[in-house]
Amino acid sequence: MKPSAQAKETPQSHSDCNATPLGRAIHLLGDSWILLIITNLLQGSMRFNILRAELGHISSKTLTSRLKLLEELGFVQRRAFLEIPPRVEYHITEKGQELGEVIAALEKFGNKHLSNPPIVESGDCAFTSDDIPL
Amino acid sequence: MKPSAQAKETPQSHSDCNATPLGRAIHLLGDSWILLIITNLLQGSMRFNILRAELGHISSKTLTSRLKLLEELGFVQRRAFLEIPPRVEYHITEKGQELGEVIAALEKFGNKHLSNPPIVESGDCAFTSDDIPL
DNA sequence: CAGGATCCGATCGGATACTG
DNA sequence: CAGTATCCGATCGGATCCTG
Repeated sequence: MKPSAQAKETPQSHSDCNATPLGRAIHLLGDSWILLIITNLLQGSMRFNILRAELGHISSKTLTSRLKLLEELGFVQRRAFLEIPPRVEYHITEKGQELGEVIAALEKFGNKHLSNPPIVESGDCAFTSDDIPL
Repeated sequence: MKPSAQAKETPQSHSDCNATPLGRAIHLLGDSWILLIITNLLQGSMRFNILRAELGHISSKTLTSRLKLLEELGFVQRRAFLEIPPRVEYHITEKGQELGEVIAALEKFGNKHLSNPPIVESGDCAFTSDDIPL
């Protein structure tokens, strides 16, 4: 049959909505913004615009969506103060802090193998010779 | 046509000034395919099409570009056997194996916080928050 | 100030066809 | 079998405008 029907909720999940926890983790962390946001929040709660500034140039749209996702997942908590002007602080939760371990692993790895020039354009260890394994 | 001035297909989205190793790591790992490929290769070398099958439905184009990047970074080694039909095996390098630690952290995290039934809701693969905020 | 709604361009990524 | 080139649609994300 031809699934021409528009899948309303069948998104861009190229790598099938992995049924495994690792798969989901990979999918979640497979987003630079998520990691960046967590990294920043790990250093302390901050307001929307501050966080936005920290992240460089991220549109409010993007930041909002990521924050919303993280909030739904319970990794970040949103605290809105009903006052004027509005104040909203985002802070990491216990669960979220555990992402710190992943970040740490990432950092460790980065320091070890990605400290030098990220310039990797052509021919590195590329040998297309007849090299026989074992 | 003159495809000599072809743009690099380095998975780069936003131009976050990746001056830091962590930034670069985040950027690198901020790609689901990269993580997925490494995860698979960590379990043993495999041939192009096998790997492709393992990954589900990834186009040769995409797989090739990721593999190329990983090779340039020295995380994966490509071994081509000059024979017919062609045989190419990809296997992880020492450096690449260290990504295993990141994967492990990810897996640990996933098992701890993302192992429950997924509920389809927001856009992509859905995640469940076993701990719903407020 | 926080963030929702739109418009729209840049990019990604899959399908297909072709080569060695 | 491995990989490349091209076409093109789906998605992302930034810019902008607007509201509470």
